[in-house]
Formats: sequence, structure tokens, C-alpha cells
Amino acid sequence: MIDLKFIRENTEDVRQMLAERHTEADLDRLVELDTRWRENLTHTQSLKAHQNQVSQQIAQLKKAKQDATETIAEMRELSQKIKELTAEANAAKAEIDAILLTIPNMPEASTPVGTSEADNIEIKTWGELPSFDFELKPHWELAEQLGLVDFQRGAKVAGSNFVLFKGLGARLERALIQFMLDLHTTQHGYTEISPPFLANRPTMTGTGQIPKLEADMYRCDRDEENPDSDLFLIPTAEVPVTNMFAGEILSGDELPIYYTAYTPCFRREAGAYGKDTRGLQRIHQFDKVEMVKFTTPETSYVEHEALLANAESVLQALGLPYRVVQHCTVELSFAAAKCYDIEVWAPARQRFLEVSSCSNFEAFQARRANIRFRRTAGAKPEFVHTLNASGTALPRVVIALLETYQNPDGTLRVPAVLQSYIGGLTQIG
RNA sequence: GGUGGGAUGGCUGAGUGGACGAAAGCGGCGGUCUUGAAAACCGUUGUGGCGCAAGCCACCGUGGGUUCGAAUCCUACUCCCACCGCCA
Repeated sequence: MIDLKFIRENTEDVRQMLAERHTEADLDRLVELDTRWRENLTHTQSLKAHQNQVSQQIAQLKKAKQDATETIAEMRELSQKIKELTAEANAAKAEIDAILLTIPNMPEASTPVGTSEADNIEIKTWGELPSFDFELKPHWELAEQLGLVDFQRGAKVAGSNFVLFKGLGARLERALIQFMLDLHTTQHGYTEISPPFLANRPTMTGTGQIPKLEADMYRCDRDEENPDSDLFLIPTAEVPVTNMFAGEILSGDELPIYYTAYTPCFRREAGAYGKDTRGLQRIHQFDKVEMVKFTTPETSYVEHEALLANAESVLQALGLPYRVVQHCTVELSFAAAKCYDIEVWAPARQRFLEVSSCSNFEAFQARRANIRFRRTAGAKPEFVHTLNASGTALPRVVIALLETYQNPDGTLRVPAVLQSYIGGLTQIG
């Protein structure tokens, strides 16, 4: 979330940001509540100061074996008044916090103001777009023919847009996971994490999935009496990994921290029906290797560029052409201040597919999850900056592999870096 | 799933209604001493909120409650530990 103080002092900037993101939040109500809450608080606190003083006097009277009945009777009234005012203040603060959770992050200065995907900026491209002298098969056709994916049975077991990998398809999936984890841990200095695949409500709130995107999450355990105990299937490893340090104060010399994690990711994709759902492009459960960084505020943008390079290196090693685009204001995700997308080239359909979102959240998630650090022993705690990037999402990489490395006879070449992970096979089919 | 025990500052740990934001020890930081270090000694050392400020307020796992006053009493919950049951 954004600092309440910042909103108080820069209300119009926040209003403009909401407009540029095409988002709504009850900013006026927030400002009004904030004023009322602070007035109440100041008043209540002075009453409490008085209460504390008199309470001590009562203690002294009692010690001196003197009668305090009259004073106690007076205090009873004050106590009641304080209780009422506190209840009002708490109600106001609860509403303030609820609104705060719905306000997205302030975009970083270089973010272009835009109204659609078309306003994203292409930052770079890598690799030659390949040309073919035969007609390419779309990935879903090839995957079925090679027996790598069983779309029918995936749907039978779980429903539409769930898939089942089979044989070398399953093995390819596993090979890609291994390859990516090995790359990040041995070449880029990341520590591997294998987190829970379920997360509770505070954890989901910490990274910003809740409350805004709750409808997109699978909730698999509901506890009416303790909503905090509700469990959700994670939509990305970002959620459990970033929240590892929720409520903690790290020491400055631990930073930066680099973590990488493989997890399946679960997304209801509510409202996305019929949109690019053919084959592996948009499925409810997919595998992903994620990278998460915790950094000091002053280094986060340098770290962001390095993170992008780490993610890119996956596609480079696989020999898959891609481009990098920077999100404009309406495309920027709720919690991000700056975001690059890496989009891999899918030659059969002649289009780029997003396989990684590389974001700097600055202190937005850290403030929600209360993740802080001390520069030196004894220094004041400050919020860390959090960043993450997919490194990368698998199904769309599989799409690109199928479409890029297919032969005219319907067989598939295996990129060199994957061969050792797949029993030395150079070709599938 | 059952029974029992627990949760206090960076850590260990005292505190069962009134000067307790909290003893003591360890650790950290600063200093004295020392050629330097160690030891010893002295000092210091939580977080957040409101306020222009002085300052005030809050926080002893979390939420409610009792009371003039709660770390302390009541209550619900969460997590941790141990044992039993079940189980890959």
C-alpha cells in the first residue's frame, strides 16, 4: 500500500494516478476519514493522559490508606467516554485501512501514460524471428500428435483449461523446471526455495492479490470464524516467497536477498473466458519458476535491470527469440511501480506471448507485509524494496519450443541446454 | 482428531491488579584501560502513532471483556512444543 501520510500530502497526485491507471478508489472518503480519525485520536489521547494521571493518584491514595471512592466514581464516567471515542476511532481506522488496500502503487516516473496494451513501449528485441519453408503446426496440434499433452483428459479430471502432460511432455516440463532452477542458482546467485503451495489471507494480502483480485484466486479452505485462516492456492510463488519475511526486520548486511522457487500456479482467470484459451496459452494451473529479490531502496532499480537480464537469459539459452516491453499505466499491475514483460515469439501464430513479468514494487508490498531492514545495528527500521520476475512461466515457453523447433515431419528438436535434462534426447517423435 | 504445556524486547528469562515499556543475564553500540586485542569497568541499547513543538498515546501472540487502573483476571482464537491416534 501507499503511505497514508503520502496520500494526505499528495492527494491530487494520487487522484491523477488513479485516473491514469483507470482505477477507482474512494479517495475523498479516505481523506475525510483520515481527518476525522486524527481529530478523534488527539482528543482521546489527551483524555487518556488525564486518566493515567488520576489512576496514579488513586494508587497513591490507596497506598496511604485514604479514601478514593469519589475520584473513582468520577473516573468511571471518563473511562466510559474514552471507550466510546476509541470505538469510533477504531471504526474509522478500519475503514481507512480497507480503502488503503484498494489503492494501487504509484507508477515510477518512466512509466508511459497509456490507455491500452498498444501504449506499452518496446524496449528491446532479441534473436532473429525464424522463417520456415513448410507450414507450421499450431502447438496444440503438435503436442497432441506427439502425445505430450492430453487436453481431453485434463478437462475430464478437473474441467476446461486444465491440461495433463504425459510421457515426454511431462518430462519436458520437469526438464525445464530443473534447467531454470539450476541456471538461477548456479549462474545468478539465487537460493532455491520450495514454499507451501497454499497461502492464508494475510499472506495473500501482503503481496496485493487480496482484496482486489480475490475473485481470481482459488480458495480451498474457508473458515467463517477466522477469515485469516482461509487458505488459497497460490497464483505465483511470489506470494509465499515474498511473505517469508512478513513482520520481520532484516539486517542491512543480509541485503540483497535473491530467492528462486518452482511452484505450480493456480488462477481462476475469472472473466477471461474465450480469450486466447486454445491449447496451453491460458490454463488454470501452470508451472513456473519465479525469482524474488529483497533490496535496499537505493539499489532496487539497478537490481530490477539485473533481474530482467536473469529472466532473459532463460530464453537466450533456449534460443527462443523474444522482446521486452515496458508496461504503460493501465497495464501495470496493482502493486507494481515499474514492470517489464518478456514476450516470447510463437512463430505458428505469428505473435508474442508473455512469459515473464519483471516488476519493482518498491516499498508497496513491504509496507503491506511489514518487511523492514536496518542499515546498521541500532538504525531505524526502513521498508525494503521487493522485486520479482518469472524465470519463466512454462506453458508458453513450451508453446514457443513446439512451434520453433518443429520439423516438417512433425518431430521436434530438443534445444542443446535441455538435452542433458531429458536423458540425452536430441529429438522427440 | 485427542490430551497437556507454552507464547514477554535481537536472544535467554523474571514478573499473578497500582511508579512495569517492563528485572537480570547474553548480544549490539559508544567509551575507559591497552602497542593492539581479550578481559575488566562505565555508559547506552525496542517499535509504532498523533502533534509545528513541548510532549502525549499505544504495544508483553491476536481479538473481545472485567476494572478508576491489566503483561498480570475472564473469554475466544492463532501459532509453537510434547505425548496419543491416524497417515505418505
